[in-house]
Amino acid sequence: MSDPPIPSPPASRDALRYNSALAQAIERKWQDRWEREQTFHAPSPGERGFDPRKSKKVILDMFPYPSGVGLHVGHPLGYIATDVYARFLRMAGHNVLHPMGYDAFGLPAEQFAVQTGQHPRITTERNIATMRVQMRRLGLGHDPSRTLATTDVGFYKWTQWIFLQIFNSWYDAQTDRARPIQDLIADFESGRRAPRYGESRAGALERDVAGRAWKELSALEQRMVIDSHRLAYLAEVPVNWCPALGTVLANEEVTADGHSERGNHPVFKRPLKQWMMRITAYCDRLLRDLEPLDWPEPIKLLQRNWIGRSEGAEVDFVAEKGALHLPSWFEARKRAGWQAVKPSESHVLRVFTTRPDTLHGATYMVLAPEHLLVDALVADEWPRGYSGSRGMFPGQPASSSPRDLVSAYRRYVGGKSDVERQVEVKEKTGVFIGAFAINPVNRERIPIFIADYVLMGYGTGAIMAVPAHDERDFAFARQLSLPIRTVVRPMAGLAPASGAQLEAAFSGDGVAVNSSLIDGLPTVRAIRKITEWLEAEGLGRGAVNFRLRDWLFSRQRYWGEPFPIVYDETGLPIAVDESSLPVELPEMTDYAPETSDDPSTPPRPPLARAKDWASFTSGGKKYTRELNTMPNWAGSCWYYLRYLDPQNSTRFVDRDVERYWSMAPGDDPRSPDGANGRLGAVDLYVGGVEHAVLHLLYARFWHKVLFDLNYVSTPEPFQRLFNQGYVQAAAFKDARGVYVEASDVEEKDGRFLHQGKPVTREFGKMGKSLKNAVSPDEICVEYGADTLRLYEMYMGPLEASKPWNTRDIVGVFRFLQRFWRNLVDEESGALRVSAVPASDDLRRHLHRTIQRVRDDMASLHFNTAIAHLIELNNTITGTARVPSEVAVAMVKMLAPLSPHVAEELWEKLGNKSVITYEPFPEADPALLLEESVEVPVMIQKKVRARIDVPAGTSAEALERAALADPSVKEAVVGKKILKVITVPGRMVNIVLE
RNA sequence: GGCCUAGUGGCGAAAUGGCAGACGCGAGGGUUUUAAAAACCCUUCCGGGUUACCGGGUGGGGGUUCGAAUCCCCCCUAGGCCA
Repeated sequence: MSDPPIPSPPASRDALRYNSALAQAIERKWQDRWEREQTFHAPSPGERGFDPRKSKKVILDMFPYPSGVGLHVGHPLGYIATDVYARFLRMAGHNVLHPMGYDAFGLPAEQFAVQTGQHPRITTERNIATMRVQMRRLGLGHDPSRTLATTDVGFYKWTQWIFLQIFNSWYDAQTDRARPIQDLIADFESGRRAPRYGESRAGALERDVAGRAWKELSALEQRMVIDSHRLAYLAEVPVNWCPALGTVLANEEVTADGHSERGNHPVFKRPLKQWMMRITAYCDRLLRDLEPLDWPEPIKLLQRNWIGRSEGAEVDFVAEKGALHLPSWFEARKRAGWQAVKPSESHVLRVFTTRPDTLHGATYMVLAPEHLLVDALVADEWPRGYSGSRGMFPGQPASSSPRDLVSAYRRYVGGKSDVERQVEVKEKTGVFIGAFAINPVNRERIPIFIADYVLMGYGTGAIMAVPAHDERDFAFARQLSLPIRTVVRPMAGLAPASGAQLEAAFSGDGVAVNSSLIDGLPTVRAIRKITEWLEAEGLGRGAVNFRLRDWLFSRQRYWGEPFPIVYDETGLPIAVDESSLPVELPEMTDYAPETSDDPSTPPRPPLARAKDWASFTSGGKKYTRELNTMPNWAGSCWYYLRYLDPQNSTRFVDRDVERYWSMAPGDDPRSPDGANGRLGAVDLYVGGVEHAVLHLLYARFWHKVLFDLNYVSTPEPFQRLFNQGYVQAAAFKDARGVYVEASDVEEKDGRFLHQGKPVTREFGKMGKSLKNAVSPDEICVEYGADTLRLYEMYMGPLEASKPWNTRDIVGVFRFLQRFWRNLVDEESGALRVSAVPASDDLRRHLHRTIQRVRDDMASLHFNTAIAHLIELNNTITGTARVPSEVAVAMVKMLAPLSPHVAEELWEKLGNKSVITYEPFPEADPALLLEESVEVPVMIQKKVRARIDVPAGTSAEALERAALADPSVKEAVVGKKILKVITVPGRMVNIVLE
């Protein structure tokens, strides 16, 4: 590659002026040289150039999805910030890993392929190439040998390999970690562990395995027991099924009114057999390990809320059914004790409650309409003697049997999404199913309802309703005139109102009343006592519930990682042998999933049509492949590990290489005190707050599994997380309320005009939808990449969202011009730097600046670092000759921010090697101390004088000096001084009467 | 409805318990030039005053403190997350 020609000098005296053309020429020159010399390659241990004395830093961005429309100036904000920081750390002597990759599987590429008939791999690769060019143009110092895309076969081979490790693991609650499934099988075989099903099993079984020895189980039963313990498992779960798109959708892809975000098609809740990841096994550890991480507190809070730990109790309610003899049932329970596994009895309803102390106030029960036991419990006819409400919902049939009413209600609810069901509506709906349950604490007979305000996805899908102490239960009870019984009196309150007079539910803590054995106890103690009682009776136990559900891990799409799973004639999953990885996506010409208007159509993923691929024969047996693909979170769960060792064809990452880049020397997270408080491998991870929950939770989960299985050294992936703000921009709407192209809007006398017509202005996130995107390429053409980088860092604090204002860019451009002009003669190109020493004042200013810039860079405060550089640059402006000690330090300080122009000036200063690895300037502490300081003297909150005192003046001396000042004397004359507060070096405050 | 984050000149912002507005944009004035551009210099929170200086001022109200943009409580507004 050859250097681009520098434009021939115009016949003006500004021949070598730092203008757009010169900036671009300089930028091309250095980008080529960095590429040629592999300047940013960070060597791993064992590689040539590896220096064991340097400490490692891993500085990453959340990798982008390579979209077809290219970048706008909002995208690179975080990339520039990590690049500046990485460059600073290199100069500060660290071995810095700073790569970039592409999260390239996903729906947009697939839909584009469906529309154009072009293979998604082609468009994906084209988009990646475009983004690479854009990023190179910004001077981002990524290590090109460490790039990757999740769609690379050499990458997704290892995504599949990790899936197999998860599939071949189970969670051992005793040791609180994942272990190889072989260990569990060995335990079963040796009899150390009695065989039982895990909490998830795919289908209904004829016989339970409880009480039978491992050897007595059929081979099929053994496989099903094992499968039910795996961390990746198949389960029949209610999912968002969109027949028109032919795929299931994640909750966040469904709108509030139950339609698909894409295309606005109806979405139905439907049980389907899907791959699940047992992330819930890690709830406690995901919570605990969050604490020591260096993450923004609001993000930690979001994750905590998402995991949603709550303490309370699980309680079993028994339903009246047929000839069941209740006293014997309670008797049997008391003997047998609590059954940890969900009871298989179809007349036992398990609920979770955070307030077991209110059990005596439970006057009815509510099940989710889709609760599995509803069909078994619903009565054939209305019970005699029941005069209460049968329910209420729009379109309710006038008279019908309980069974008909239940189906009518289910039809009514079926069209609503979860979000809709929980939105506060005035009218609650639900129906009585004609059956009763027994309240275990007082043996009272209470009616069972189904209602849409109870969701299957939370807790057990059934609740005990305590209308006096829960707002939603209260609203429902009022609606249907159900009994309300107060069982908690507010601590400070009067006697509780009786049911009918109660105006609102009281959900706070208080003192138990009307509750026999816990009467008079404050809430916390009441909960403890009733829980002990439940345990003694075998009816309940203290329990922890999490809001987090297991992770739905399959999608009916083409453009994703195929599962390394096949099925034999039993229909049970079998792992593909590791030696047969990768399982490659078959070539197809039609990528669209089969769609339909009928919600009962079974999902048929596109891979089903790749007939030659989907089934095969091996060893005389027929096998079929898993036809679903992984969701696009899969690759992003571990890509940061692949950067460490991207070419490795025998392991997902080499053990020693992983250890070097993950841990500071001396760390050992596996020993209790060896981690130095550090749990995470990546030193800085920068990305948008929109990934605060899902991506970061899923990646933490995978990393912990890999840690448990001893494949990685740290229990957490990301030690420090930083969320950059959004770049906003003005957007304009015309009279119809339609957005118009922001670049075509003119401002005139404070009004905004588009093609002569007035438009209204608003501010929003930059992007295509608001028609306010600005391309980085435009800015590079007009000012150069160094100016763009500087502007983006100068706009404001990195974490803040701030409006883009093209007009302001000229400010930092002028700074670079002045910087250049201070060092280079614009007519001759000769240096204006001389060997003369700097004046004392200038030298002090320089060292003060060095100190501030260093501190600001280390804390990611690039905006103020730039301000300090501008200030210093302004003070040397106009000097005939710049002392070289100042010039050299300034160029080095500029290098992380505007690296091309810094490299060029560095070369002009006579250096042959790049500035990239030059040591960052260090301030001389002796020069940071001022000889004298000006201290304000405040009297009655007003600054009345300023006194000059030597640096380091003591509090006493400062007070004497202040009181001796003429204007202070004048101000205090005739008044009594109550108090004098002195802060040495900062201020004096005199308080008068 | 709950939680989180923010609110400072005409604009982007600085100051995170100690002199409010560093630095940049914009605006006004000047030097230079035949002229323009560019460059350089000065002014620029608001009100009063020629200056010195005086008074007010960080969304609103209250509080803690010798001292609050900064910490606490209530309210308003905007954005985000969850319901």
